[in-house]
Amino acid sequence: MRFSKLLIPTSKEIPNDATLPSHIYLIRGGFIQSVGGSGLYNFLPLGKKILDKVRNVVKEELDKVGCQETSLSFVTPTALWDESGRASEYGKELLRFKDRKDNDYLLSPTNEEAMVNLVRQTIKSYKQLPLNLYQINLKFRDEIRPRFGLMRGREFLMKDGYSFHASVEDMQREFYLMEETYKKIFTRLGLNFRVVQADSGQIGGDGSKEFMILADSGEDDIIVCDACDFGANVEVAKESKAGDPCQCGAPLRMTKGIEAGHIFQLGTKYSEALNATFLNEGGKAQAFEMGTYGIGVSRLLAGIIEQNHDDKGCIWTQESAPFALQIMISNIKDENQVALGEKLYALMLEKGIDVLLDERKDRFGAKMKDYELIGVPFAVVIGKNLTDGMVEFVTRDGMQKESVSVESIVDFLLERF
RNA sequence: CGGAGUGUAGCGCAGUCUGGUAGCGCACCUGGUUUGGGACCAGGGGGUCGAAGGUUCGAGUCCUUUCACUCCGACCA
Repeated sequence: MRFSKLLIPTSKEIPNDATLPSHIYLIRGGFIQSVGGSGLYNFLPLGKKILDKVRNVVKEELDKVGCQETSLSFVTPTALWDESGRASEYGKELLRFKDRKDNDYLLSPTNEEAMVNLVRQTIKSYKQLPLNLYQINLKFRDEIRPRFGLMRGREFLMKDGYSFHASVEDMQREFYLMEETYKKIFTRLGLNFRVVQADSGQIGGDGSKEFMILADSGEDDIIVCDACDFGANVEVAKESKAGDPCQCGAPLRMTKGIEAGHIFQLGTKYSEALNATFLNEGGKAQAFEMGTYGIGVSRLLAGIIEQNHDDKGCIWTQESAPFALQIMISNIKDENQVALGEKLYALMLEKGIDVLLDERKDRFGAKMKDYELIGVPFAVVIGKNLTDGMVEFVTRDGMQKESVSVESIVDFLLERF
């Protein structure tokens, strides 16, 4: 992609309502844009691209372990929620409206009812179980107080998954499989996170674990061990405090976490309420044992930046980066710089590397500031030193600069990408 | 929903107290110069001052009503 053709409105101005780095940099970097309504954002091309990359990581790992992607209707008949009783329980967070025939609908904030409805219409026998269905699409929650940009919007991209089983044991097996799968997803995205025991909240059910991205700006207090992967929600681990020894012996530490994933052992709460049954081996109707598993995909973007930024801008992790490499031509009036930049750009494209070529008319400083703000992991800077036969290879994390000769730059890049 | 604020150009803000031709910075357009850390000069475009009503010769400014948004608290991926 050529920078000059890309819609990426970067800005020096800090939005007046932004306090978190992720909020500031996602807007300043032209990834997202405020709609004007509270907690509503447009995704511009670069933001959408990152969203899709993160989405794909989630999808790939889920599909690997047998989950199947679906897409339930965003608009849900309120009648389904009357069956579960949540239409009256859920409160004002639930956005309700009527169609032209005066029927009641809602914008789904989560889809237990809708998915149970799908399964009860489809699954009749224990032979068709287990089944794990998910979707990655928009959710709407009319939050009391939206804030922090993508961290707590009203409209957001969420992966919600639901599994159906003939026995509690099988549901628990799936629950642990999902825990392991979520760990792989968070690890691939380059996140420092902890899995903590949690309350089950509105959804209900017994066992429940939260995936917390460690960041000072998090809204949840958690207690963690830096020596092992222990972590617990403070509300749950009331007896523990900072300095206490962990089960591994190292001292515990208090910190903040961003909840980006949550998995539940649901049991039969929804299947019973919606009368969703299958015939078991004995030929008797039995309610599905269920698990439910969520990941805040758009919140992950914010979480990645909360954990990976400096005072200049974003530092995207490898799997989340909008481009693998950026090539910068410092001065487009220098024919040699342009020639080398175009050559490297064409070569990288040919190799299938997702590369951004900054060939704008601007001066070096402006382009560098934009590079730092946008946060592509690596850059090749073609500039003044080209007269000495040298270019620079920049690593965004730490802004280390390495001089590389023009003769060896191609091999240097091919080795790395 | 309680408490505190803010609505003026795409963004960030001044002007409101004390009524008198709507301003600044960034961004944008034209021309020229410039090109290693967000350039400079000259010219230019862009506003029913959140909305409605009122007071007044005259309202961004005063009064009334209303809407939206932000921040602090209780909820959540």
